[in-house]
Amino acid sequence: MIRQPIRIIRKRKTREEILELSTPLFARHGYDGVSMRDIAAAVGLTQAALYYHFADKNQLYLDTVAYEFRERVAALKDMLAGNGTPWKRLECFVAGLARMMASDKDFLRLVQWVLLDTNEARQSTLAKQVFRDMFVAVHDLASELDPHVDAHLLAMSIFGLVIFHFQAGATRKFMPGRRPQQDNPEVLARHVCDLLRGRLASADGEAR
Amino acid sequence: MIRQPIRIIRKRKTREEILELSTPLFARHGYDGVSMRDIAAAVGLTQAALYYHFADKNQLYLDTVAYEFRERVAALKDMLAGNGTPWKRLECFVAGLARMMASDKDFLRLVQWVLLDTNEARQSTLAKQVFRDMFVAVHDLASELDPHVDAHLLAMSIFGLVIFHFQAGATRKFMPGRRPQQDNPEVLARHVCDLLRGRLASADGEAR
DNA sequence: GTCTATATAAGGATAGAC
DNA sequence: GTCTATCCTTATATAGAC
Repeated sequence: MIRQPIRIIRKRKTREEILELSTPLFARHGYDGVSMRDIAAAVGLTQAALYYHFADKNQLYLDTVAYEFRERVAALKDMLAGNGTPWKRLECFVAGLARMMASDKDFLRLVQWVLLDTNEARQSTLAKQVFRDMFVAVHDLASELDPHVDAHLLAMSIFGLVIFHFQAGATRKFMPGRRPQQDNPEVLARHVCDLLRGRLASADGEAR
Repeated sequence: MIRQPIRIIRKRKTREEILELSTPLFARHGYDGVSMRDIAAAVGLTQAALYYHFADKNQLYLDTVAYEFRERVAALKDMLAGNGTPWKRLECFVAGLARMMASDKDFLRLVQWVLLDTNEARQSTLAKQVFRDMFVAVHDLASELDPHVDAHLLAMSIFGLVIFHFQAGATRKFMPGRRPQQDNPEVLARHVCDLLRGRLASADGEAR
């Protein structure tokens, strides 16, 4: 039991260090925008050493994304697990997702890279391995919220309302009506939940 | 008047042909994923010829995006211009945006590339030149729809509800509850408008 | 496990002929 | 306006020493 050789621990350590240090690079510049040299320099190794740990660049990228998603997806699923009313759980999830997207820019950007990826193998691998579980949970919540609405569309809308806001973060700077507090995830979460609960235009005279 | 030399017409033609043929390449693979050689091959020129028309790759990309956005943004602004009630104009815009995103994948993807771009010069240029006008129009509509809601957030939400749906198009294939008709822009537009008008969960017993 | 060295291809960009 | 030819840099990946 204590015989576990140190070598293996070391190996794991280097491997994970590579994954962690390549995350911000891939998040910022995408697959084509990052070279093995860039990663080697960030880790403090030579390029050749990377090939000891990963078969090729594609595998390194795939493992980086999966590694980065694993714990975050688990955290998001936890937020959905509670046993309050569906609306309470929705509020909890929306707030959590907003907090995560606000604080973890790398994760947000990796999500976007995955959505844009045209490499079918990479995309289907990541979609099934990383998005599916989370989507299922929100999908189920959506059908609890309103059994008469298309749960698939509603789940997508919930993600879209939160994620797109942060996706557009950099360009929002140039748009009118921008106020600093809109970057506060609590403010966005309240806006999204109000919108989903139909509080929009409730003071409005139009036929609804 | 007839003296306009043919040479100039030709020049414009080639230039625009380059822009049009590089659009699907940049849309699919992004700035770093496309080489000048790729573009030259698509147009049927040699690489060197491209440098007669554009100073460098960056300029070619910038011009491609601007060219591609110009007419589409104009079309979207037209959709907002009518003089019906705010809700009617919203419906018209949402349907139009959904149709455009469904039919013009290149445009959809270029939007995503611009949002992801970390080159500040490129991003601020495109944000101001291309997104701002359109956002202003939706922002104004949003404050008409509900003067009590943060119009900036609401405008962003309207874009997010439509755009994110199509952004996630490729990964949605692997998600539960997926039905072909969800790809129909009319179906999505109705879903989004219903959601914005607060028809969600109207049959629900929860406190609202 | 990591290094040096290198093979081999692909990238952006320019010079000068036509 | 477009070509050929070429320069120089950067890229992925491997071989073999340590």
